[in-house]
Amino acid sequence: MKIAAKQFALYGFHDTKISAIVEEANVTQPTFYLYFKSKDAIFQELVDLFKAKLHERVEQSRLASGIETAGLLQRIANNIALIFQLFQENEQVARIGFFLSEDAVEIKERMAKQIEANLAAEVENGYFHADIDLSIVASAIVGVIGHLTLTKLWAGLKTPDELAQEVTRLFLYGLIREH
Amino acid sequence: MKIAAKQFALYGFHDTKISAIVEEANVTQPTFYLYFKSKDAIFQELVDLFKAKLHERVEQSRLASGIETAGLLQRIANNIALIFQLFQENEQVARIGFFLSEDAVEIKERMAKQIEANLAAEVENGYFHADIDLSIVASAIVGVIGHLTLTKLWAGLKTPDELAQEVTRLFLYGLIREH
Amino acid sequence: MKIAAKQFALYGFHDTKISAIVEEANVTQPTFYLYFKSKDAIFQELVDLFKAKLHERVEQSRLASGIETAGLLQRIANNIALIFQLFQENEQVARIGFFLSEDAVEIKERMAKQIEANLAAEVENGYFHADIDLSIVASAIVGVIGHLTLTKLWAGLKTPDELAQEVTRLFLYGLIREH
Amino acid sequence: MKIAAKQFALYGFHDTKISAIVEEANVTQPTFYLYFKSKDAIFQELVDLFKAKLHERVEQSRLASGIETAGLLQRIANNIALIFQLFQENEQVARIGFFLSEDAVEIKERMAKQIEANLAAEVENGYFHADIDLSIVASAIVGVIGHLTLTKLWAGLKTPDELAQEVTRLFLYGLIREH
DNA sequence: CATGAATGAGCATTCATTCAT
DNA sequence: AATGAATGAATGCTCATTCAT
Repeated sequence: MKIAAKQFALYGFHDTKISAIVEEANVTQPTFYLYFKSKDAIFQELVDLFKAKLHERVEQSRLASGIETAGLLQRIANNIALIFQLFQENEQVARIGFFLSEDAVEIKERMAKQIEANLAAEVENGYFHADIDLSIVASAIVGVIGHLTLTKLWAGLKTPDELAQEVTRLFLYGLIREH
Repeated sequence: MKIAAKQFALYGFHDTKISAIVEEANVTQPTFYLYFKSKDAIFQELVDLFKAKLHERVEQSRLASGIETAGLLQRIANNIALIFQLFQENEQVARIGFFLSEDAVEIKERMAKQIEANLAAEVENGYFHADIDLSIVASAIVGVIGHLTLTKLWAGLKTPDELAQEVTRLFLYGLIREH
Repeated sequence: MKIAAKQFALYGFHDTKISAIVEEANVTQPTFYLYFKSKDAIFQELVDLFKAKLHERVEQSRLASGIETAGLLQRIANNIALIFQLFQENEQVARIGFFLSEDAVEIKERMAKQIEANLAAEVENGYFHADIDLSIVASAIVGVIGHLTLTKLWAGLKTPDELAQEVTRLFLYGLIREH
Repeated sequence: MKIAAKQFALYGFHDTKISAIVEEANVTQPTFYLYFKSKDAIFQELVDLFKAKLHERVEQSRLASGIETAGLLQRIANNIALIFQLFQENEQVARIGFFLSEDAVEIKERMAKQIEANLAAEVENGYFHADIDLSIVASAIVGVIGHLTLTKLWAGLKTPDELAQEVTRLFLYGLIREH
């Protein structure tokens, strides 16, 4: 699965060949089919693996919100950092689940829903504006995390913490100078 | 090309067959090769088409910034709306260029660069914080536009103007209540 | 036809494309079919052209034998030179008829027959051995002329006269030193 | 490979179809590609096979010259017979390598070179004329062997020994009656 | 548990040739 | 006399998948 993940992440689904996977794994093609029902099946298995990891991680970050460990910004930044860390530690499988797979949309939607619930809690707490469409905000956050992962995190330009800090500041206070 | 765009957008590159394109176009396969060098070539042609349209549109929205037509928010929102409109009017080709193609990363990077230049101008004008990483903000905006296009615009849940309004508000003022 | 001959000689039958011929001729494909029934037809026309030229030339050289212009060797050498000259002056069409076409075998056989008749006359005259298989000698001469044309004449290494001289000497007197 | 050789020899490269080869071999097309990289590859393999066989055989006949087993004519005739035998025993592959392939010219040139070396030895020994262009003689011999193979040997009109005998006599003593 | 050997099904591409104008 | 536009008919090749061992 590690080898398959690597190849899928590198070449995409169609351009990854079973023959190449088994070659790198030093087994034969029938052996592959001993462990996986089909090419689609192993791909799906990788997608599900990431899906589960992501869900758990986002949930974990969601719950952490309750605990008032630090200031609002730091608290949220910590939660977002957790997510960037997941992407960093699972680059290949994340690429597959979050960008390559056909389930990506659904996975992102689920992630958005979790984030939206979190935002709702903050609104409840009175920290956030009440007149903002949280569904859009959540979707925006997902989009931002995804794209920054691709362009900054995996490019080695930023660390998860840096990204989390910047994103949080941006989403909390916006670009406008205090006036 | 319209038919090809439709099929590529619907099924992706590999699962789009020349035979299906020509069938829908009511011509034979050799006729296809009369007008396009290869399957890759027509795909690339579509990608380049979108790439050009996007570049022009973002440039256009960038230059519009100079003219002080309305308040800051409205001015920026108008510019962003232009981009969402492009995505709405060219859904198929946008899907190909922005999400399916291998050039997508590069296309997004170029878009980010244009946006970053715009942001830099606002910083210059004194409207925006000076201590923020504009490269990250630009990348974030690209990510947000892309993902909202996918989940809200193309899903028919929001109009370009609504999305532009919300995104602009979010990026300018953030989530935090006035404090 | 000149252009076609050039291309056939250069690339062979299959690798010569009608599209390439008409392109070089600055006409369109239908125009080609206005003058030639098919690809095979124009090829055959070229083959027949060479076939006729060759037959006439060999015949001419055959008849020249009767006239006692010079010594035996010189007389024969002159005749053979005539043939090499034909090959030199009609390289492309010769390549097609003598080496590329499916009629080549037949063309060579006819040439051999003509030569054999000539040899028979010399035997009659008492110049040549009577106990030699003329059919083999004739076939050998055809083989030699063909191969020397390819390797020496068309390579620019020898002139028709030089080749004719050498071939004649070889066939008349052989390799053995006078003893 | 035997089946492929047969078909290539019969129909030529272009008119031989992989589908026909595999059909006669009672396997499917993918099976073909299990053993051969491409149509070109198997053809080249056959060419190389013949090339090697021919080179070895001619070399063998070349070295046999050293041993003074019989009279000059018989010795040389034996060597040439070896070559005709090779052509007889490997008709298909010989047709491919010696007449059909694009390497044919090169193969014949190499053969000529070997023969030329042999002739040079005979000149050294004082058996042959010293004032003859051996390169032309060698090329002539190659041409003769090739063409007689085609017209007499493969036509079933002559045996290798007969051909060798006649060719040798012709090349050694020529056509002229003792004078 | 593993594999050598094979295949079904498909797909992009090419090229000689023709029809309507 | 000429052509723009098209096509029928192939053909080489690939790849996920399986059977017998």
